[in-house]
Amino acid sequence: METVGRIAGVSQVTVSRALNDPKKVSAATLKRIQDAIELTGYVPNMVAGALASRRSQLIAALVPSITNVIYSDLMQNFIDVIRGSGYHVLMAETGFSQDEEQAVLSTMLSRRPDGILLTGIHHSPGCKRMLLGAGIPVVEVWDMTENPLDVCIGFSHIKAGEEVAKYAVSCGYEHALIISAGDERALRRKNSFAAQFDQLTGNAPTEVLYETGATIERGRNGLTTGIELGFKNGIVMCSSDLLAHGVLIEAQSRGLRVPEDIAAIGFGNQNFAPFTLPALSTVEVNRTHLGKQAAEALVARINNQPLSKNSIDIGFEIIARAST
Amino acid sequence: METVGRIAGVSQVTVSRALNDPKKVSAATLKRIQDAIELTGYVPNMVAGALASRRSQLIAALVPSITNVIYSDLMQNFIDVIRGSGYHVLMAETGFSQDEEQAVLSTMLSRRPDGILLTGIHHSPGCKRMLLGAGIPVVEVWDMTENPLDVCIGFSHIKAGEEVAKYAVSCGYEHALIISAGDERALRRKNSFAAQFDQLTGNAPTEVLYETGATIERGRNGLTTGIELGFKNGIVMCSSDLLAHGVLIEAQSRGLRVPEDIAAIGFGNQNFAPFTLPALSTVEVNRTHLGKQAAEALVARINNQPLSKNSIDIGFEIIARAST
DNA sequence: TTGTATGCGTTATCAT
DNA sequence: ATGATAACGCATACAA
Repeated sequence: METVGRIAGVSQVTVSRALNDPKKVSAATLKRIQDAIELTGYVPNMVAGALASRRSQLIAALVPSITNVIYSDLMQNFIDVIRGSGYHVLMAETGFSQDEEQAVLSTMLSRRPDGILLTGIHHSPGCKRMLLGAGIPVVEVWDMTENPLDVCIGFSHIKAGEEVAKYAVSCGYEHALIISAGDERALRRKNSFAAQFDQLTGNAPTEVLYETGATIERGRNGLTTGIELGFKNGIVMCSSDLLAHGVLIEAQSRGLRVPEDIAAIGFGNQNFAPFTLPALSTVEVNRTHLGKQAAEALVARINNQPLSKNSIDIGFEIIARAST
Repeated sequence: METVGRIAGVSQVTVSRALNDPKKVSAATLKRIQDAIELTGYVPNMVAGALASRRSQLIAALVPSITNVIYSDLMQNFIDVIRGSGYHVLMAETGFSQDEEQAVLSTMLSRRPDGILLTGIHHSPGCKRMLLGAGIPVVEVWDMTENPLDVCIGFSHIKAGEEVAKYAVSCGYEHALIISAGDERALRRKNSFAAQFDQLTGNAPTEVLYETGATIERGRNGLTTGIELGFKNGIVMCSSDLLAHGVLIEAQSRGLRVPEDIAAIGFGNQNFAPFTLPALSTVEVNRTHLGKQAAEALVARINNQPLSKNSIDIGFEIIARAST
């Protein structure tokens, strides 16, 4: 800035102004400064800027997995909006582990982010303490609580499980097989589905659980295991569309008719869901909307603008297609 | 640090040493400093550290799409290794556009990253100029050139297309349908496949192109369009496993036998490929290896360690499964 | 509209 | 082994 200023015949401060608040600089000097910037190839140093202004223009975003479309889709929309407000995103993976989340958060806070996006509402005590100490806005997404750390935007996994159970029963299914990934939120959906389905039909669902993530492979294996465990017909409730897709494939491989012999319902409404054979019934959560709204809420909080509510339930929708 | 030092009975400088180079501090004072840090809840400020040391411990990573598993998988492994070396990753999406890449790079350079990961080898002149000006290590991945900006790790898309064509012909297919996404690398594979297939069989492939990304939906529609264009039997060469999966589904929907009536081969060897019906033939690129190696190369370059070669071809492998 | 002085929280250099 | 001092490149308060 010093150099640019010298060439433009102004002080370093005026260059700073020209960059951050051009209205405060006369048109003539602004032009000279821009020419000087062009000439020198000056690149602003946000590190120094952040130190001086105490605003890093950085958002830390912690997601369980970046390869899972559910979350990367959410992040894509989040980043899109947040970039528009001049922020960069420091993204990290927590692998569904609170310890990992705490470890990652700890190093991220050294970057002095202006705001934080967390996935889920369950965090370690150490996490909460650090967040409190940092004193910056926090948005928790993809779950719902009345007592967020700061702001929460998402939906109730318990309700989702229940509604799927009610839907399944309304379709006339009297038996159910659950194939679920092992993360805490998937298990909460599973449990509320099982409880509700049992209550309505008197039949407790058969369960096949996988410790780690959902894949088509596990959907196929899950159906196989379920059948070995005695599941004959009814609905297969999957914690993810990928598992459900695997179920459809395995059913076809076994010559089972869908939905006559077995039905399947997934979760997530991934973009392939309408195009499987048969088309996959699922639960839709508007990830585009969620990502954008989370970004807007975070920016609002950073700017001390008031939010109407600290907990925003964006809900979900059961999409009935041919697989049920 | 000032506060921590006062409590520990040392100067601010000694606290800095205790954190960055503990060996230089006596065991006794180190202990007192650690206690003081614990007591105060001190969190280091990497913004200030970066300004003073001129090392941001930040890596900028530009990928075409974060929702595409091909790239997010690559990034996952990259980040994993790079984190182990004490770096944070600033990731951004470029959407397969050189203009977008330049715009993103321009704002990223303000963060003074210590290194940069780029996807692909084709960049705008402005991009190259900025990179040159920044004077930091650059690793280009997912493609191959003898003249990288700095370091290049990947494979040849032209070779990949050619090898797929040779493989297809070796299987006995005499006609081909190409379904491809519109990004530059996919088109390069498509073109070399088409040229090679034509040369070997005398039959130019039918082509269906989509401007944007690959989805199962487009795979289904692509086969439909291809059939309308006159494709009857032979092999369907897809620029992505997702497209190929869509082809399998559409074939099944039409009662076409795979691979007897039509065969299909994808690209990427995504984790579902072995579990489709029939299992999908595809081209595998070891993304885990690529991500890790890119991270290691970048760290080595940052530390001025020599690399044996500036262009590393990790190759690819045609995985023959039941769909061909 | 522009400039001067000061400080942001570290690391690096040099001295002790 | 430890400390004093000077950058690092910018933004802010205040003055002109």
